[in-house]
Amino acid sequence: MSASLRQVAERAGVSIRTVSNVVSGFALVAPETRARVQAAIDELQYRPNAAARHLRGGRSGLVALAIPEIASPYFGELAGLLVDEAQKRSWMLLVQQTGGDAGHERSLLDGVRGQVVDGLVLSPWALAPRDLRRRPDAVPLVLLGEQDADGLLDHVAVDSVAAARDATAHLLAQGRTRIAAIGPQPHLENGTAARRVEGYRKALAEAGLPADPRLEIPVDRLHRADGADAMRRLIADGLEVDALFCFSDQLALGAMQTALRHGRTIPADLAVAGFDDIEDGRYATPALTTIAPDKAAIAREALGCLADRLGGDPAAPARRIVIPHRLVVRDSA
Amino acid sequence: MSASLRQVAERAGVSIRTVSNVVSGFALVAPETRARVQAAIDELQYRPNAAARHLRGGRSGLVALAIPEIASPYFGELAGLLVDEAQKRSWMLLVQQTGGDAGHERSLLDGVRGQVVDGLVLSPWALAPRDLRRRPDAVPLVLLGEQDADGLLDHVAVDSVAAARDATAHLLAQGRTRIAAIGPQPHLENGTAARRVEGYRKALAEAGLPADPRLEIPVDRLHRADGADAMRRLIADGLEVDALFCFSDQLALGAMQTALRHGRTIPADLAVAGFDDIEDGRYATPALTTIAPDKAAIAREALGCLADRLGGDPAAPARRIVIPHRLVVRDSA
DNA sequence: GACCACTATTGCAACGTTGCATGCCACGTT
DNA sequence: AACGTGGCATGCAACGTTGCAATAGTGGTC
Repeated sequence: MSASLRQVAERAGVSIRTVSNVVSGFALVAPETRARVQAAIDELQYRPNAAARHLRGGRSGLVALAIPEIASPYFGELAGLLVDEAQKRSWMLLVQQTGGDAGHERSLLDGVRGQVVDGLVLSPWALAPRDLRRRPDAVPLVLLGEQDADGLLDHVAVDSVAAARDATAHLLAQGRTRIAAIGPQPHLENGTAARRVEGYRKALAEAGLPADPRLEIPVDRLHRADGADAMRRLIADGLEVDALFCFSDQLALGAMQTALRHGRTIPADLAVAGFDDIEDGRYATPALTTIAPDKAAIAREALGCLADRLGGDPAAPARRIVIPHRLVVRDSA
Repeated sequence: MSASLRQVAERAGVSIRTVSNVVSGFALVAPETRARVQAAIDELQYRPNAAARHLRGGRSGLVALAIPEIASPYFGELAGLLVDEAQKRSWMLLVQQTGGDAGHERSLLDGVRGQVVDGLVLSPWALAPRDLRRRPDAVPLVLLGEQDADGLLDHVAVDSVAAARDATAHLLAQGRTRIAAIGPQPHLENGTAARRVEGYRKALAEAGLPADPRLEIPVDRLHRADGADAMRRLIADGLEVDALFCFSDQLALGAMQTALRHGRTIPADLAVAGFDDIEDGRYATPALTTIAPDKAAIAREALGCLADRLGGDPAAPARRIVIPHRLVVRDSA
């Protein structure tokens, strides 16, 4: 095992407490003593024991990130930014996958928290805000994505209504009139998809176009396969559309593949806009027009929230942080 | 804070030790006592304190994964599998990003290890095996990717020579003769790229074709942008090729986009094969032919290695685990 | 009735750290 | 010479857990 304060102290001929003072940096230590202790530390390659510090101080320096799926590009990119941001704050990031399962999400709330990590960043999928509420004396929690929990829990998200409206308005501005929305998720409590539907309809209404419910194609998840599937249904149903607004880039990429295979030309026959601005979209053919949330800001703000709770008043009123987004126009629309 | 053993003990009217026995599951505890203690545990919502257990037992239940970049699809998919596999073993996964920086990789070896995690899974990028060797009494380490460290460190990887040979042979079998290899990295010590070059040349030699050094296009990293860049250079240099073997799917996707933009048809004009079998490749247009490493096996074996070290002899001879791969033929070649 | 075997429960100590309070010393002041 | 002051250094205790060894209680056997 690694050397402990005691061994360093013996070697340097001082007390444990003095070594601790040297390690901590401050406190009054005579320069000569400090040098001697430092020498012992170097020789023994002393490293503070994280477990002891955690036990003593109640802080582990760990933060958990719980997302449905790391392999999903959007969450992968976000996780990467969170890891970097955590490092800046001398935290380490523990990654958990919920698989979008409600039970799993709930058990994470009870389990991971309180005993290992100092805080939790959760991107809920299946859990409604009311399930998240009951947390007696647990560690700070920040939610990613819009939640109907204003005032109850900190959360960080783009304005999905506005973003969806922007994307749809862009398609309308290209002269498209039959715009399908791929991505509603009526089976989930999660409010994000509902908000994007709302923004989509809003843009149509503003353009004086009627909303055709048949053009709102629900999906099970937000993967490429779901997008491909939705596009197949659209084609099979004989619904003619000249544009797609997909609630995620992955859906868009899946839908594009199917459309291309069925002989559609993009964007001539079919304009496509996505949501998330994942890297794949930039290199797809054609390159995907999309809504780009400021992911770095999400990471920064989420950890900032945790830091504030940890450093300040844990019972301060919950914050709702809105992250900027922008429309990135590429080749697909 | 959460309840401790002491408080449960007081409530149940037994000693701390007895509560500990109940929590641990075994040891001799009278059914009646056990029930009483269990009731107290439930009432107080007792959760074992991870820090204390770690301090006492020396095991944190945490394993670190250090990879160049989570946002990269290959590593994202791998990380997801490792998280799941870790969960099966009741570990939690701490994710670190090295950014492919040697200093960062080195500091992870010294820092993360020994004090917080029980083991480390490292995918080295810039570090040569000799840098990894000096680790006095550190936690178990498993390397991902082939390393010239046989006998020194555990590592888990596909047989890159064979895999690259398979991919190239497939292109040859399609009648291609001018096959470029995109992905050599002469500036790195990392042996993976060198092995893939070796497999590529081997296949050419077996087909009786000469190796043209101008067709081996070096790249800085393995991103889409690097692939796109390599393809641009190939075109700018006026080198006519009828196939590409790219050392990663990302390189392949980047190269494909550039080729398509320059009017090439895939696979008619240009057959493309990648490496990694990331999901993007399956949904690219055309869908990407690639080498698919058994990523689940990588995750399983890597953690298995750690488990063996932790459970058995830490000084057992190092193992070299070869992961199966297969060629997945899709539309691009 | 003394001894043993066995079950059930307990006390002590230690893991490595840090907050708090105290001790010690030298120096300058009264 | 006695006293206060400030700079350094230290001892004790506690965070919550578990390994070890010991204790107390019960029933059976010779």
